[in-house]
This record gives sequence, structure tokens and C-alpha cells, in this order.
Amino acid sequence: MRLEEEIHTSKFVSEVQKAAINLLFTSHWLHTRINSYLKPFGFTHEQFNVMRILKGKHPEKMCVKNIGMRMIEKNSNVPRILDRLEKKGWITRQQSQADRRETETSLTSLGIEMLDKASASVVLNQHSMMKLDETMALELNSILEKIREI
Amino acid sequence: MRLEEEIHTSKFVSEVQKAAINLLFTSHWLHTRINSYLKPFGFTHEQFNVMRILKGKHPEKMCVKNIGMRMIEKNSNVPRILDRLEKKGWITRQQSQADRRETETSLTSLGIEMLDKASASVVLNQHSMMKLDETMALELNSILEKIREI
DNA sequence: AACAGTTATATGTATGTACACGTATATTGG
DNA sequence: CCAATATACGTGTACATACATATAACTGTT
Repeated sequence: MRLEEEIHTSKFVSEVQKAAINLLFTSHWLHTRINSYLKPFGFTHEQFNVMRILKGKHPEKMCVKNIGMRMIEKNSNVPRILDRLEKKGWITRQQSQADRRETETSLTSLGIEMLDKASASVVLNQHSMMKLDETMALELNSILEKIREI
Repeated sequence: MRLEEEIHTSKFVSEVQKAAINLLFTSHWLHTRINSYLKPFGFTHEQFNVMRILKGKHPEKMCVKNIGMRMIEKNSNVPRILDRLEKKGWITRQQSQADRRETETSLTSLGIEMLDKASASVVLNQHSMMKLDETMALELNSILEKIREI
């Protein structure tokens, strides 16, 4: 559906203004879709994101700061996301001995199992998550990088 | 900065996967910038959005449903955003007489004043909000509409 | 060793998001 | 007209975001 219909609006002062709103809208639309795919596995998108970051280093442990650096949403409150993952038994945390300010986090075997299941489903359904081919994706990536050049 | 540097990652399985992450990342980046522009005026982006929607119909009143239909973030909890706006004295609410299930909302003169100030600043600083020209905006809009065609 | 400055993390509070459910009101089909 | 259904809104709960502040631990300098 066209953006104008989605948000019941017809007046944009410019293509740039429309693009800004379209960007926010489409991102939210995608976020909602991703969440709905993850929900049956008990993940939110943010929790899934953190788990994948941990998997990337596994079996190495990661500190909170290094997880945060890799997050999409830079202001995410990592300790609180970790609280929920720990409560589910998907990660473990302990104070680092090398630097006792740091909290070392790593996946449990249950966590890995859950993540693998969810990941498999995401990979399987990736094509139905959003309609985009490699050529357009390249174009989109180029525009998005430009936008942030300020 | 390139996405890879922003989230300290190098491995994307495809341009499409990278585009999805880039879309979420850039949208969050923009949202943060918008919020920082609005903060001095006491608005969050969502509150500003609702106020502009109300301004679009002013002096006509709007019900909660019609506000919600025009929101960028479709799952926003409109009553609660209205709670905060009412608390600040920027809107008034009353039960509709025509349909008593509906709550009619309209801007106060203070609300209009605050909105005008914030809007003026946003318009003035729009060019520094994101780096995008009309041609690229058109291209971006076209790609974003395609993405949601599923 | 003692101090200052920095860093890593946690936590409090306000805001917003996601979704389910309850209540009041309106509409519709018989 | 009335019962069944639909609609509009509010609210409860869990999760996430935004940002300020607190606390502990580290580093470098003297």
C-alpha cells in the first residue's frame, strides 16, 4: 500500500520529507514483521539481536560494552535485555576476573538451541519478510549510507 | 560512517540482509536526531507527530481512532500519548455527543503556540537532519514502497 | 601508595510499544 | 424492540528506549 494510504495523508512538502516519513514507517513495518516471526520462539527482535551477537563470538564471552557496540539500536539498555535472557536461562553472567568492572556474558546450551531454532525459521522465511532483490538492496544500501553522511 | 563500522560487524550473508539491518539502523539514527531537535521544545517525536495530526484538522476535533490511523508507528498507544499532552495543557479531550464511545480531542491555544515554535525549528533545520536530495529521495521512496509490496 | 581522572556497568524514572482484555456504546438482523 | 455483534476507548502488563546518576574498579601520575 502506498504511504499516503498507510497514514491517510496526502500532503508532503517535498520528496525528502516524504522519504523521511517513509523510512520511519517502513522500518517500523519491518520491525513488526520480524517480531511476529520471532514471537513463537519466545524472542523479541532485540533479544534475538543480542543472542546473535553472542553467538558470533561463542564460546568466547562478551562484556556488556562490546555487545552494545554491535547493537542496531544504539541506546538499547543492554543490562536489562540481558536480565530477561538470563531469567529464561539462555545466557549466564559473571564478573570478569581480568577486569572486575566488566560482566562476562555467554550463551547456555539451551540458549544456543533456542537461537538455532529461531534462526532457522528466520532464514527459511527471509524472502517473505520483505520484497527486495540484490540489485535494489545495493541501491538502498548506497542511499542509506549517504543519508547518514551528515 | 559505514554500517559495518557502526555496528562493528563485517559479515552480511547478502545485500538484502544488510539492507534490512541498514534500514532499521538508519531509521533509529534519524529518530534519535529528530528527538534531539524536538527536546528543547518539550516534545518527543511521537507527541510532535500527534500534535501535527491534530493541527491538520484544526479547529475540527479528532477522535482517537482517526489520530491512530495517521500515525507512523501503527501500534502506538494513542490514549497514553494524549494523557501526556493533556497534562501539559496542549490538548483538551471530551466525550463526543454524536457517538459517546468516541473521545474528541483538539489543540489548545498553548498547544498551537508550542507546536508552531517546534515546527519552525524543524523546518529551519530540516536540511541538517539528513543528507538527501530530491532525486535520491524519489529513488528511496520507490524502493521503500516496493519493499512493503508483500 | 595516594590521588585524579576515566571506564564499565547498574539502576531510577519517564516515555513509548505490543498486545490482551474489559467496559460502554452503537449497529444490525430478526 | 431486542439480542447478538461490532466498535471505540481505556487500562494492565511486559518489554524496550532515553537519559541521568550512582558505584565500583581501573589507569596513570606523582
